[in-house]
Amino acid sequence: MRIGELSARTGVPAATIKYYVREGLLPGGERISHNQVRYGEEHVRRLRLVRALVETGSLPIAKVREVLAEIEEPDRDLDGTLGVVAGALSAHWEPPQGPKAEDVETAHAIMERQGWHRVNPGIPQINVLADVIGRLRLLGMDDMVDRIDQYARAAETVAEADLRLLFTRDDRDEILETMIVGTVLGDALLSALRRIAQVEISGRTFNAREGEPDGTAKG
Amino acid sequence: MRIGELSARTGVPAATIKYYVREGLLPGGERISHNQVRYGEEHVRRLRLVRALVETGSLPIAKVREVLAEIEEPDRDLDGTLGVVAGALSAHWEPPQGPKAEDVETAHAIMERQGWHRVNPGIPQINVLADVIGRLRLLGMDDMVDRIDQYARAAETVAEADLRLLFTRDDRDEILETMIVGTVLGDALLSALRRIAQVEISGRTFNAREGEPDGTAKG
DNA sequence: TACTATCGATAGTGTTACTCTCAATAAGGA
DNA sequence: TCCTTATTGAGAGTAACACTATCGATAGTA
Repeated sequence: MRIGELSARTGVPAATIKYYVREGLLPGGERISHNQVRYGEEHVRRLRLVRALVETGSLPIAKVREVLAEIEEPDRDLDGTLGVVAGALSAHWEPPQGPKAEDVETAHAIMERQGWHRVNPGIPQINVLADVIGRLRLLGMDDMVDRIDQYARAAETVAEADLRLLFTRDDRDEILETMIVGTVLGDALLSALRRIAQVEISGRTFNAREGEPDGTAKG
Repeated sequence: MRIGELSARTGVPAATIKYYVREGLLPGGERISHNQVRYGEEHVRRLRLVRALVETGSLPIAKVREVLAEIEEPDRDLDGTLGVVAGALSAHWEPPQGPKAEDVETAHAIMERQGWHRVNPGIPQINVLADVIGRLRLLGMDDMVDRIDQYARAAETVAEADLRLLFTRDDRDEILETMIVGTVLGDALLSALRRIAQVEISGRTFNAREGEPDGTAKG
């Protein structure tokens, strides 16, 4: 198909498709002649993946490129790839200053209590964790810091589900795509579900009597 | 204190503080004379809150203003406020087109199976949920859609923890701040913890033998 | 032969979140 | 008192980002 059809099928403007090709998010099509290029189904699929990461996952273009590069990289094992993907996805913001040693220590203590002994204690996610801990403390919410273990347990059950899904795939590229999609769209999914569940539970608690549902948002 | 000290104590440049005041994220200080304004501890605290939302939560300035406006709004009950806060935080992204009816239906079915009967089925989070479902289907990952119930259960246990924390507060402003911080920083926390747990479990699974920990990210 | 579609490259646009500059004061030390 | 630094609000300027528009030269197609 030509660019017009690719655009029509994905809803992405042709100019944007050209931009993605230039930026290396989408492989160029097969060159037919001086000004003709042919695209295939794999371009449709890749384009949908890119749009999911950009629109729903809010990943900057540079991160998308970085993450997708892993798909083209054949000689890395899946465990290592998960590390790279997770790492790339953690820090779309650079910590202004590194977190305080005290907060990093708290983060390590949490991991210790969860029995998470296999992860390299230097991975960038630890800094995100320490950053959040530091900010909670600055805001005087030390009691929330004390409850992070509860969140960690929930995160572990989610991660187990993530990995189980991964094991249902056997093709390498499918595993990688599932990893990327599962991580990025999974975050969006979890935060939406958490907000809905908060409203539900809040409704149950504050309006404990029977009656029509509550939890009205914005009118 | 004057703006220089406020800047020094929070690490936020004075020009940025002025900008936040102009944008209504931070109340102006007490006017002392023509070109002197005095700030207090409440400004330090508010500034830290704003920075947590902007830097760690990646909220756009306009959303921060919207969410903070709820703190100044005295005549709304906590249940309603949670709805507003959750709603404001869901959609820092506008859906390009509305999600397909089929996907919204799937979202409702998930909520039905969770027993989430109290939430208004029209809240914006449903659209986020439906959007993710639609994209998963376009990517051929229907089996992931089938597993959303597992995520929903995890989200519910997290939301229960969120609400329990809220109940330890008695001052209204503290409750609201905890709600905002808990929701926004909680998202960052959960995604970091999920990534760490993924690496941990992946390490356990792929390198099942004993030895030094694995899950190296990027060297 | 018209007319539309396409090519890649480069320039331009709109948004966001700051950051700089200014002249008129005010504060604080020598 | 003098001198240096800090502060005020307002408006202009900036840097990054993600597109989007324009171009002349072709290619496909009624």
